[in-house]
Amino acid sequence: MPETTPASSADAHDSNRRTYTIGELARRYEVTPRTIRFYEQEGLLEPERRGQTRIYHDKDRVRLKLTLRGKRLGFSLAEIREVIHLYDHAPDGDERQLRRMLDILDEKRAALTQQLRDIQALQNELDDVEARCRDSLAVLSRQRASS
Amino acid sequence: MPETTPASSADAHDSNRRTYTIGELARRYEVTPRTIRFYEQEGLLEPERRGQTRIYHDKDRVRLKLTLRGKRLGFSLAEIREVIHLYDHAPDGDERQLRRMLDILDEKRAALTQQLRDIQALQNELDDVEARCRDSLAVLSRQRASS
DNA sequence: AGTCTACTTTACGTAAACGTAAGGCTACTC
DNA sequence: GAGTAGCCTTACGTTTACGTAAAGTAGACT
Repeated sequence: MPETTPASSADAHDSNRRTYTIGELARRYEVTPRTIRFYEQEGLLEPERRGQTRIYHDKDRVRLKLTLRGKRLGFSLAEIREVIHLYDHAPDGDERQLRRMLDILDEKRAALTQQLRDIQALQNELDDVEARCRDSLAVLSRQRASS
Repeated sequence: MPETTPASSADAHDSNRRTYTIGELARRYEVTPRTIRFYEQEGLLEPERRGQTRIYHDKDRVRLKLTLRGKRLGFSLAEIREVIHLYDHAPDGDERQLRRMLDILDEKRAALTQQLRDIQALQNELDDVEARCRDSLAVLSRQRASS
């Protein structure tokens, strides 16, 4: 179950050698075309052009997916762009750049680790509320039984 | 290490029966006073008033901590407020309300679960980039050795 | 030829989450 | 008693991430 969208197991199949219109991608990932164009404007996507219309390849689709994932985690588009560019132009040449990138990676990883802790903490609090709810419900049910 | 801030293990000690000024809280959690006042305006905090100045108790501090945690996870202040109010006025009376709250809890939990999946996916991608970086570095180092 | 339908650009509008400046009160402290 | 520090309110400004409307184009159907 790699996907959030209804597309289910289609991912493996239509990877590679397919193209998409903006509308197809929009429906698939439940965003508007406007959003997709905006991401392009922000340097997150670079679709091909056939005349005036945009043609999206799987590379673009994956980028979009990555972008939406980042958004769900509360990253800004600027941060997501940074990661995407990390991913795409891993600098094969310069050693200083490579080491700097490893630093950035560490930083991002730290952020994710913090998020994991945050999620755990919130889950505990939800557990707490739920327990109190169920207690209250149990009390109500007992009251009904003894009436 | 329950805390993000430098306060380290102070939490257990100064819980209960202490009060804070807005500046103290701001420094402690690395936000501005303006932010704290804004959260109050949005119904996330309800500090005591001594004359004109705000007095924060541990209850408020915990709420602030919860709020910032939610923010790090990309929740909106409106969503966070919802959770906080869940936490505070767990409706002890109405059964319908209780069941509705359990539904909301399920929903929030689902969101957190999705976040966990997102984080895993991103971590994998970071691993990927890192591996390629290290490969490149290794190549460079071999080139140097053979020169 | 006309009419959908889906794409395009341009551009102004908007909600959320604060930043920032202006002006004022209160309580030390030199 | 003049300053300085820390709090306050009011209010306008700003950034991010789009929404939404207007007007135009390009292909497919009838």
